[in-house]
Amino acid sequence: MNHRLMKFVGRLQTPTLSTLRTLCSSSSPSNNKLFVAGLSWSVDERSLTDAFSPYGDINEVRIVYDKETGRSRGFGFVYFSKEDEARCAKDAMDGKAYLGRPLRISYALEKVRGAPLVVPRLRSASGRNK
DNA sequence: TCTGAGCGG
Repeated sequence: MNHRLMKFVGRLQTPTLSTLRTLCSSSSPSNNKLFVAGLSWSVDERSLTDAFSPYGDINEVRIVYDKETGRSRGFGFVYFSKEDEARCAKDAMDGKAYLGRPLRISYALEKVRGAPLVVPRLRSASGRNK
């Protein structure tokens, strides 16, 4: 039947499977990697680990710092061992204030080699997006 | 020093 399609697919480069998965998962990539923004500048990995520990097993916590000033950029990443734990932590901590700042938690975008990082827009400027 | 979007070390 569709062996022509399979032949066409076979001609393509196969290492784009992760890219295809990223593209097919339309809005919420639902990984065990959490993107945590809205952090206070005084938050470090230890504080984030202590804040997200009761929601699951954390593999790693990384906070992004500025290369020049060395200050925290106000966002970081939390790696859980299970995506259910990440979902629980996101549902529990998203929107709640931590050290005086409301947290914005989303699922982290997967860094794909050779592909430009496309950031989904959260808020539509003109309100046209529903 | 003050700074507040945002996907990386």
